Amino acid sequence: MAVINNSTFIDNYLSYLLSRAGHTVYREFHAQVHLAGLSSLEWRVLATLSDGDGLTVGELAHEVLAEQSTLTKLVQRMEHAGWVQRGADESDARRTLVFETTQGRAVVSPLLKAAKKHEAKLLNSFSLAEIAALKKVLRALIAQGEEATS
Amino acid sequence: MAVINNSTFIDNYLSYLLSRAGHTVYREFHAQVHLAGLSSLEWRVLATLSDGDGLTVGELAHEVLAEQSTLTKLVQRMEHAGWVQRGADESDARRTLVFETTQGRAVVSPLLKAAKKHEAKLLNSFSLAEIAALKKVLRALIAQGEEATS
DNA sequence: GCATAATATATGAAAATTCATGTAAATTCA
DNA sequence: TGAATTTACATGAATTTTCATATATTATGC
Repeated sequence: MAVINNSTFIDNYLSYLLSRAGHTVYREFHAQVHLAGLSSLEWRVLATLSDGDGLTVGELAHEVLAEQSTLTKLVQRMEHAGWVQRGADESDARRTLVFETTQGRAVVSPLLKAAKKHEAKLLNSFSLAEIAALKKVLRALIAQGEEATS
Repeated sequence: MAVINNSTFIDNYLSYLLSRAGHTVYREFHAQVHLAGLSSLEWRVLATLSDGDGLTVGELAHEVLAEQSTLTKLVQRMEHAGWVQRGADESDARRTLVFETTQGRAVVSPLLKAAKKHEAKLLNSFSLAEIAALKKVLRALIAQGEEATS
């Protein structure tokens, strides 16, 4: 079984460590997402919209770390499934706004609860200070990266 | 422009923060990978093999955070491209071992240097202690997750 | 106000990924 | 040992994603 080995490049490379940590942590939760009938990206979309919908397709793509054309098509499929609804933006006819339907909320709601539970379990071997420090650094890295790419 | 907003669920959810940080950090580097003619997954494969090759398809899939069948096909394409070579495992005929070719090393070598440089730049606003603490927590999360999934 | 540029999404074709399953080899254990 | 199980990889069909580009709308500069 190949495991983390910090004497080598890749396992010490921040970009990889972050992705791997995200992936590993998510993998434990994925089974629940899958059981709910959602793909990983669909889960992210619905979780994001639960925090406030009416995002444009482009904003949503950015939030869920996907390409615009991927989202255009995913949103269309999700609209057929009844989880989201698309609407026009009165002030800019180029935009398509995405809203979560009642049905979408119903699907994602138990997952949001489960996600909170999963995170709590995951972090219970860390101190509050460690968790706060971790999240702070992650946010700083994200902010720095967003700035660099804009 | 939608930005991190820590009053909501998703932007405070560790799994998402990790993935987003990984994604954001990588995005800055992606242009260089693309210029070298590699996809993101190909870059990960070659970077991983540079740290020691002769991994099985399954081990490699695990290391690069991809599915086995994705790797089977990717390795075949990369073999055609001349970047890797597949070989048999004498002690277990089910396995396919993957090796990096000289050509593969030549392609990835400048990227490895660039990645180190990118990481240094990325981290230069953080203290050594912060960086060490971050990597330590990431490794702990990964180890914990690997254990849970095994 | 009009031409030009920029922005936002959609779309078609090509490529990559996934899912389910097939095949073959190794392991288990009765 | 040998039947049953598990493991490792490969494969075909279906799905999803990506790339390049089209279309429509808005913003900008003259």
